[in-house]
Amino acid sequence: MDAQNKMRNTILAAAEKRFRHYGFNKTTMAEIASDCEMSAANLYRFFDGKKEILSEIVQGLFSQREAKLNEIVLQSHINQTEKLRLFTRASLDLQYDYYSNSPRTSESIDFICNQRVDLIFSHHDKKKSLLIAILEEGNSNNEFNIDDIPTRAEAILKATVMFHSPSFSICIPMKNWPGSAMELWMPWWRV
Amino acid sequence: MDAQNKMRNTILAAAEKRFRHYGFNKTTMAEIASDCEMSAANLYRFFDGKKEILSEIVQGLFSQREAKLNEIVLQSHINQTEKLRLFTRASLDLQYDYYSNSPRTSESIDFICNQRVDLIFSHHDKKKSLLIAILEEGNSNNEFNIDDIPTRAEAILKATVMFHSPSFSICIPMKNWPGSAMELWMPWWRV
DNA sequence: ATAGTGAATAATTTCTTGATTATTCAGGAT
DNA sequence: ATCCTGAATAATCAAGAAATTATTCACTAT
Repeated sequence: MDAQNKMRNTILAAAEKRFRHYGFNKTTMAEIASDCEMSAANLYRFFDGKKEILSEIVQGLFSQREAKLNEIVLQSHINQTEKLRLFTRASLDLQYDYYSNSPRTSESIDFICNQRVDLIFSHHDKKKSLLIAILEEGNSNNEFNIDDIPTRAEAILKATVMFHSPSFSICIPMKNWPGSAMELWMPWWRV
Repeated sequence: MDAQNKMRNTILAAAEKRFRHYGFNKTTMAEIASDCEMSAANLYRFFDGKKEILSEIVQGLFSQREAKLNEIVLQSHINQTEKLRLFTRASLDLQYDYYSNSPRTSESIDFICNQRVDLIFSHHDKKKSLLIAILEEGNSNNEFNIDDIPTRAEAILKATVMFHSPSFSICIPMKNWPGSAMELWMPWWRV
């Protein structure tokens, strides 16, 4: 890893610590810089700004989670039904663990939900494609017999999201959903 | 119905119309009063205030919905599986119909979620007890074989809430949930 | 007494302005 | 060149003033 990337990771780690502990708004660029023993201006040589830093932290977090979920999908000694159970359970646990160790994380969530909802959607898409893999494997096993696999995967995601936590990562203002029409959100509506 | 109640209903109808069309915050007591051809001060002879008016509107709405869901539960010519399907579908439809005819209803939702979350919870409880009735009937039929009926009813509610709409009636800030600990929200967590 | 009102008061929201923080940039050190 | 900083500028936040709205109250009419 080159020096540039090493420094980026140092900054991301310092910022994440502060964001989790003191909140996104209460953390200043000067503080992050000081933790890394540099000037605030220098941070801009590595990142476009504070929002960018948070976005990268979240992306890193999401890809970590995706990697762990992917490990479950790759296991070969268990059947798909069990895989589905492990998958949804791990999904909940990962959220729970992070959240319970991050007392002031809700400001960060607000920001992401309002400004970078695309990150949530791509995480969602990634999870959906992992679910599709499980369902397809199950279909080819005759363990499942599912007609429309993508719709089913979507439904599993949505049916479990309320269990992730009452207001966590669900509070995405309507205006930020792609195509705010109900019909887009629920393509099967009124059919 | 006595004159007092008649007037209360007139006021509720006028307020609901404005809340749905212009939003809770943009609606003034003076406007509601003017719609009813009375002074703002006179409204206080019928209601404790603007928040009370909204709360009563919502309570009325919820009990209307509960009555319609109850009708489904009371039907005797269909089996419990079908009843469960009709119940969840009706629950979604009722929400959808109201929401799609109420362009500025989100302020009202905000208020209820933040200040009168108890109304949401009692609606939730009512729906839960209707679901319990279906499940118990199904158990005694041998149509179902469910161990812990209340938990199952709760799970059905939570698993369908995300389908109600992306951010609708889900956005209840964590602090307003009774017992904010995750463990209370998900009693089965980490067991 | 009961139904109602205008005017007074209290609460809330909006607007301004000063202070804080994010971001940019010109320039110094290596 | 590349790395870094202090100082300048821009954006955002916070506190207080002004304006709007909710609520109360003393009073009139019936």
